[in-house]
Amino acid sequence: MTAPATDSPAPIRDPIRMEDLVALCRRRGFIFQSSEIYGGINGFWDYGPLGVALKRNLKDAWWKDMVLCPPDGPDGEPLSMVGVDCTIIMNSRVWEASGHVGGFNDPMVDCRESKARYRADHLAVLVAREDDGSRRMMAFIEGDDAQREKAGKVLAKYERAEFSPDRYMVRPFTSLARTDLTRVVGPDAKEPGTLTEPRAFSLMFKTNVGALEDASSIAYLRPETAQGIFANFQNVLDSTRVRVPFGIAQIGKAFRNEVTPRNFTFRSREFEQMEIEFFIRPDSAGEWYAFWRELRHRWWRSIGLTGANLVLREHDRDELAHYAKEGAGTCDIEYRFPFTAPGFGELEGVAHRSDFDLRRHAEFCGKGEKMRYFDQEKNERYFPHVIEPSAGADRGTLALLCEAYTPDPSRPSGVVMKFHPRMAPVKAGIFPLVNKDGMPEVSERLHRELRARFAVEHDPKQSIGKRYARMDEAGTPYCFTIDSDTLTNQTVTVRERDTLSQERIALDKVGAFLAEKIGG
RNA sequence: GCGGGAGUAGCUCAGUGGUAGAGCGUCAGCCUUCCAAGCUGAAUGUCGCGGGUUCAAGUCCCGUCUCCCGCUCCA
Repeated sequence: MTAPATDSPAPIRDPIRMEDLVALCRRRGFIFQSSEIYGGINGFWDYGPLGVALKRNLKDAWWKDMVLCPPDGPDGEPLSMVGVDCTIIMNSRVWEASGHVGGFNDPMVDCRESKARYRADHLAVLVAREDDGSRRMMAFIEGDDAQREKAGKVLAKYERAEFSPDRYMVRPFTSLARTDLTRVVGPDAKEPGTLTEPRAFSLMFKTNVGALEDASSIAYLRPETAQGIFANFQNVLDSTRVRVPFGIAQIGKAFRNEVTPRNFTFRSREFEQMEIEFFIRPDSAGEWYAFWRELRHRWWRSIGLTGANLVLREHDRDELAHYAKEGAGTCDIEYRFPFTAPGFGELEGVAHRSDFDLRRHAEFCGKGEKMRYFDQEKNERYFPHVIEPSAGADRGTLALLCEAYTPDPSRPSGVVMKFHPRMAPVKAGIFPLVNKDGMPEVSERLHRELRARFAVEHDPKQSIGKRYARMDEAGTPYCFTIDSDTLTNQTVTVRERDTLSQERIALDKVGAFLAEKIGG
């Protein structure tokens, strides 16, 4: 990480208007709607020339800071990290092992009151035989006799009658009409009408491998990159010299058929993740969880999210995922997006996933206990636990855009994108003050020299003010301008984006100046 | 998924059932010695898409897609 993280809280400014940011992103080529000429497609976005540069800077910084050159771990040793790049389509068994197929392919019913979720085909209701369409119904989980009995008692009490089985009948929940839902009391609820209709939660994109479309050819686009890492755990152990504790990192696309894509790129159906599975001894989960939590929080600050818009939020126990119920904890690193303000939206989750995934794969692939890791030092076998920092590359890019967007009525452009120099898509603009008198020749030469090391743009046309304004909207931190003095004393002016200040530096020191300011 | 709003040039928008418009931006030329200056010119439109009504639809009606806002949802 090049820039030190600061802890000084910045004041919370008024949220920017999202439509203004979206308009700028389109106008300047950061982000376009996918398939726009055909009317678009909901939940898919393309990155334009500036956007791809910004996102690539984010991913490159992550890879460099987490994989190539991470800081020392809590034990004082250099972190052991390696990378992989796995396929998007994997053997379907992977998703059975991970729990993505099965639990979420069947129609599910949610309870608004208790927040519980039930498989619709596992629910039944108790209702009076002489139901006239207005009697209360009690839902219970089929096969759970205790709950069924309790439902009967509650119902009888409600109707101020003695419970007798022949006065009531059991109907499958799935046989109920939509209009009946308002009088159904959920298994864990007190009030009627809190259950939703059965809904299919098949949030994975389905496809077929091979030309034949039959049941055996069904495959899924991965909903997370993590499983590719788990599935290759043994391969990495066997082919490298890493030993616990170590991490495997991956950047790649993932796909979720979101119910409601919203808020620009925030909830896209195709998105890119930057994930680490860090494998540890089970008894060290606490310290590694704390380590990653702090490291990841610090990292986001180091690339420009320095203000009060970035927070670290520990999850409550009841919102934990199925794989993290017991463990050191789960937290989100969240950003106050304009569309979530005053609330926050998730940028990254850091979770203690326990040994859930490795165990499940060991079980499903049939190798079982043989897949346990052998710890030479301790002379014992175990399934390593996992701390997973899982960040959204698109959400991160969006946060950088939101953070950078700074309206400034005093400038010609009206807005300036104040990217951290390391993230800026274009590091410097190179201009001849006027496009004649030997200036363009000098600026072209400088451009040729710098472009080998930095993302720079040469722009000789139109008025100088117009060119500065364009660079403000692109978020370019520096502009170097060749004027008539350059021809006599070999100096150029440096125009600084955020302060609008100008100073003269030697023409042959421009590369060193940039290297010092932005690294590289 | 529900309710509300919007969609006309790259952007912001005007457009009364009767020839498709403006400003800005973009591009070219001239001019211009530091912040979208000026002058001249140019390019850019399936009026979101599909039906319908009409002699005639950007305009009225129906459907649909996309975006925005509020709920709902988010393994």
